[in-house]
Amino acid sequence: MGQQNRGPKRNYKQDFQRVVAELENMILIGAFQPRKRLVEKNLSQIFNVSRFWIRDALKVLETKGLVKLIPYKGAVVSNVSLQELEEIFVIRVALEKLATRLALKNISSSDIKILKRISKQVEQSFMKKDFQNMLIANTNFHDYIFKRSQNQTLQQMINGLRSRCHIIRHSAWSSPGFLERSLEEHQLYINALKGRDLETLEQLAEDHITHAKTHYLKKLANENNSVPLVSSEV
Amino acid sequence: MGQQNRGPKRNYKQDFQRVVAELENMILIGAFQPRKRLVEKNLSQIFNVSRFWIRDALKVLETKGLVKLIPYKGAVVSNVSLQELEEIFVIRVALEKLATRLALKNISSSDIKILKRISKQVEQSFMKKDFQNMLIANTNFHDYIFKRSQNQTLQQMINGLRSRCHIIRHSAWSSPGFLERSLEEHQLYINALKGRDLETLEQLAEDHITHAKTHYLKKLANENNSVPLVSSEV
DNA sequence: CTTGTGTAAATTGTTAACAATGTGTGATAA
DNA sequence: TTATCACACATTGTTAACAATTTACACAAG
Repeated sequence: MGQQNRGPKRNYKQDFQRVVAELENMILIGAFQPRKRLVEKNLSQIFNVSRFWIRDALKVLETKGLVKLIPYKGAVVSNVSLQELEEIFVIRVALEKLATRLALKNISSSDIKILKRISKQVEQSFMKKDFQNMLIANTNFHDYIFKRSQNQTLQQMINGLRSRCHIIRHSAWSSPGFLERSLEEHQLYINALKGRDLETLEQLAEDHITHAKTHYLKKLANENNSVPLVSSEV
Repeated sequence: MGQQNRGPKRNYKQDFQRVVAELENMILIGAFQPRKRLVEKNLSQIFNVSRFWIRDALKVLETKGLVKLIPYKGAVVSNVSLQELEEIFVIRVALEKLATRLALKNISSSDIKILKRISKQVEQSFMKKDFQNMLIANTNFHDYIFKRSQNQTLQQMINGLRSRCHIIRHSAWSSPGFLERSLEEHQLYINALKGRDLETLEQLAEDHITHAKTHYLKKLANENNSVPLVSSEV
């Protein structure tokens, strides 16, 4: 149907999504501090695309809740309030429990093998002190379980909420004992999956999140003593 | 600080949000059929704003999952697939159960009075056959409970998922016996809240959604016999 | 030294023109 | 008649110029 390859037909959409993803990633890894202004001109130079695309990307990230757009002032990385953080954690517990429960129905012994392999990667990265890769592998571990829920919408929502808690990740991961605990957790997950022990799995999902929260709050309390941490007004 | 009222300072943001909300509402009430193209020029005339704003509004609705943007073809109202619908319903059950559970902690006797009043409005609208207002009042009833969860993020997510199921609402509401059942449901809710009966409340939340789903699927099956209902390709 | 004020620069918001692509229509030929 | 192709038109995507607003800074007054 006249749909033949008769031109370049640039893949705008794909390029654009790449920009959004990269920008999102930069925010997630903390390249931009919360409350720091994101100047469109700078971003367009960094990503080598027009301001037009940057503006659109920022709009997307705004509806995702990662940045806040203030008229004539620009975009700032959203500084999730304590209140909001608490709210998100409660929801994450519910959704990750759900995902785990659904996954349990679909998980096979070959899946468990894969999880063991990923878990081993986490361990090796830890021993090599390669924390960058450890974080990636750790994320993969949990993602793999959620993927087995066979509910793509659920996965996306979990990822969305996780993104919104970006400020936590660094705090938690730099907290003493946190990494060691992750390793243990994976073993418990694998054992519970083997034994098809739903109750333990749900408890693990809850503990996993609660633990991250606790570490973050502890960290925050410390910082709070030195820096007043102004709430994000305007 | 130099922030005094020294000019018109148009409220762009507010105007824009209004456009998004109105467009979203038009999709929700079914003014645009799924798979129908939304032509930017037409929309800009309808809303009396520039194409620029329409494009932005469509982008927002895309990330909300209400429309699908296809390069050089434009926006179409997203036709949620059966698969996606099932996925959303599973999540809604979990989230609405959670909201109900949280609400139970905060609900006072004065809240129950308000709920009774809303319930009466639903009943009166039903008797007057004013189904437009009945839908509004019914939505208010459930929203009021969710609001008492004191978790704004949760509320927003529930609303977002509800929006994505827009095609259901008409089906379910025009289904015979559905309205009557809603009335009974409200009484059961009120009684369970009074008695602080968590188990019943969670069951009600689950039934509420499952019931809507069942009605929709039945309706869909009927239509499916006459119209093939092409899955939304591209 | 501090404080306020006005102006210039920087930044964001909007528009209109233009480029790229999709869609439909009618002529032409088998 | 039907299929095919070229062409015009409709629609979407992008850009660059311009308008609105904020921010920075110099400068004067107290």
